[in-house]
Amino acid sequence: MPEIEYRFGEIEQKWRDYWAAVELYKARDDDPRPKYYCLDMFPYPSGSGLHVGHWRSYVLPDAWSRYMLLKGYNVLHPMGWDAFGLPAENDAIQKGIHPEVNTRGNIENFRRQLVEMSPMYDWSREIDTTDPEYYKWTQWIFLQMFRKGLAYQKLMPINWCPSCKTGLANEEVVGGKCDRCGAVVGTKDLNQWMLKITAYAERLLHGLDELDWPEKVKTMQRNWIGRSEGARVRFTAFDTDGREHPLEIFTTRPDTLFGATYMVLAPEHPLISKLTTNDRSAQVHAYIEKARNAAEHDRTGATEKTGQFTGSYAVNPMNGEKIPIWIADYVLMGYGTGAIMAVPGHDERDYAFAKTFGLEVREVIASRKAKGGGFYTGDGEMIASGEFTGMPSAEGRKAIVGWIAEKGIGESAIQYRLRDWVFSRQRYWGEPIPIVHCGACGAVPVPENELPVRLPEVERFQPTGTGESPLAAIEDWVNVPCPACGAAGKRETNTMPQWAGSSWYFLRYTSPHNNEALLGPEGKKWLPVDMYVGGVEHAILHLLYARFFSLVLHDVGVIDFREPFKRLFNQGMITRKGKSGRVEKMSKSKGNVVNPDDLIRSHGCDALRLYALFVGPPEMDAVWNDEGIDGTFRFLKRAWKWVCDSNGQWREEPSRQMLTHRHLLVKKVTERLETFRLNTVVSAMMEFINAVHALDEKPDRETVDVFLVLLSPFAPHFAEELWERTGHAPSIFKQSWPQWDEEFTTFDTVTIAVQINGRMRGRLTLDHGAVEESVLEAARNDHDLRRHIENQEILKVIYVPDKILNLVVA
RNA sequence: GCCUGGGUGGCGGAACUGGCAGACGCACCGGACUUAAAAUCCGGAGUCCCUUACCGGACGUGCGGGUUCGAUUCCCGCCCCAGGCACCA
Repeated sequence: MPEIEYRFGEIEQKWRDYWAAVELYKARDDDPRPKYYCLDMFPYPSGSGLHVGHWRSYVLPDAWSRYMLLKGYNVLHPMGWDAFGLPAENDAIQKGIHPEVNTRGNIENFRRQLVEMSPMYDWSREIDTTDPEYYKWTQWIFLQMFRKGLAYQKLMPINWCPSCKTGLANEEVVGGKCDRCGAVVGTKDLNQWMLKITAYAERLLHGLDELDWPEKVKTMQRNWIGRSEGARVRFTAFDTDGREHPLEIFTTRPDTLFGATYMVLAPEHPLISKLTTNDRSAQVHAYIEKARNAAEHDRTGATEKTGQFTGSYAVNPMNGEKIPIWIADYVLMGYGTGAIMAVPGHDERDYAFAKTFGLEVREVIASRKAKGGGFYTGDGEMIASGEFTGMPSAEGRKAIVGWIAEKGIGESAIQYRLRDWVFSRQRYWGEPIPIVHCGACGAVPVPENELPVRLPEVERFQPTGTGESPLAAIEDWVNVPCPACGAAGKRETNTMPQWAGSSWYFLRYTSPHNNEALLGPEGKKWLPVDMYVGGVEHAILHLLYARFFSLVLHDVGVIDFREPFKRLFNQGMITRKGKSGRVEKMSKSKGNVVNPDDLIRSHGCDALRLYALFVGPPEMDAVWNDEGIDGTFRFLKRAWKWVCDSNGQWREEPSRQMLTHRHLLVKKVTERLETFRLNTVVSAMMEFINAVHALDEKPDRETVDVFLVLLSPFAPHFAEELWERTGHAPSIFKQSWPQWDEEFTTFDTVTIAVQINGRMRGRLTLDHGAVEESVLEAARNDHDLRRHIENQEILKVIYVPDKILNLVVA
């Protein structure tokens, strides 16, 4: 009597051990098959462990990797830990444990939970961004940037989170609040390390064109980079002593230069002190002080316009007119030149400002709207514009740029919204920046052969709150001789942001144990990444930073490609209906997490894997249903019984119907996999089992083999176990993905829908391939259809073979 | 305001290129098996109307139009929801 009960617990443990023992998932550098690199966004190992939302994120790329393996690729599917950074440190402080110890424990727990999912990770390539052997190379990359002038220091007001007690990148400030903790972000003047990502703006923008990424993500990156074409134009400002100063502005609308009726400087603009007249001085200084204290986000988004007149004037180079110079916080020092020409007739913000302060509004582009007030931002015929009057504005833009270039008062210019990247953090748990400050030599790089600069062992790692890193207090670590001159120097005590380690980790998986190079010759064959799977929350920051690092590493000769991720897939989040009925994200803080450990015990890993895919379209958010896993579990039990009941009693030749079901299954599963419709792949499997169950005949051996191979990427233990029980040697993952024959994908009979005047009136079951005449004949003879056709004149017949017959009658 | 997505039964969702709307699954209802329950198996089900019942009919993919023999799918005009950006000159 063969064992026919589906004992998922034993089976899953058995095969997990077996696969590990035979190193099934080891990606070998010398494997002759074509390579395929499928990458998961590696997790930050938090203390709360995995929930079923993580399962969805990792099962999808795992099923895809197994599919590529069966298609004959040499698959690299690695995993590691993004373990530096603020959350890890805050978590450790809260628990009163050293971040290193805490992080190690979290990683252990995460790895244990991930193994229960049975992903085909090659654990021999596991990496950890906090491992000195890893961050040695993060520091090395920083030194390359320093040498190229891409890493530089700047005293600047930075976004300062009073709760995390550190500076933040613009990207980490969301709606004026800290992306991590939600505290309102202020500003602080600190000497910061910056990365000159703006130097790569154009390449980061153009590189997007060739990528097989979701349009949404590409659009978000394009908007973030924010390229604007226009011109820089130098007006002449007169200071309080009557001296001339060039006052440069950037505009995207040089065609409206004749409409400039005043100018506005950002409150931080360096020329303000020279331009402010005595009688205006008190108001201007008060205004600057107010603007200083407000963080940039308070200034953006406000619609009410504020400002002050400096008392000085500038000359518009187009027409020689004298126009007043104002200061206002709606002009940002960080964009363009920090000064604008204001054209209230053709710009919404300038119009609002002009209305508030009673400044002149002048129309220089013809429009219906502007008559009697208002502004018009569209194109049109230029009016009151000197020699350019009568030109269409698009043409006028070019003509005026040509004219100012000839006169030497301006030129065409391209402006980006992207800012340089604030790269230092005043915290302990990050990569030390490998620089020594020397009184004589300045900032001196630590020699490469002295890397890594290790984090010192410390008792106190809490932030100081003074703007200084906790590392500054570790005297014997800080005080070192200058690598250049040998004089007394001090180490840089700021650390790198969490993004540093994650900006290049995908490279290190390909040569994780190479001590000589970041990327060894053995690793190059794997790159670039063929498929990158992760959440859309990384659409801008992580993906932009990783692309930037790749371009830099390309330029210093480490890699020979520019774009690291050829294809990107963003999977949706798992949500849950809350008590109020509202759908909310599944998270520890919301207290709505579903723990996979319980479900593995009650239904098994395979049933959970299947449900994680079946729950909804992969790219969309999906609502978790606690009972949903019962469906995929029942399916597995039915499939189990179908195979075990027939095991050893195979039918010699499959029936035509069985054959059709088999070929249709291969076709459906393959096509839906290729387009990432994983939820419908599972449906197809279920439909197949329902159909063969209804057939009531023993299957042939090949049909069962094909079914098991198709199922194996999704329910690997289940498929492997039945593969063995039906007399094959493991592993099923050494098999090839099955093919289908289009000829066998249609059944002998088809159901044809019949419409009369576009309304569904009945169905006919006929032989596949019936011609129009015989279908019409059958319709005339059909009991239910006859009465709709009798005594009617058939005006038109539309017949789509094997699908539909539509009769137009009168 | 701008840029993306999305809106289909009680619920999650399916529908290739304009061709039977609601596959598959959850929950639900009925039946079989059982002392009983669980498990399993068989069957039912968009809404409404007519009918004792059978048969039948109307409506139906956010709303309003249009194209077409035929529209969840294409076109025009709106509404709502989610995400991103937002004084960027």
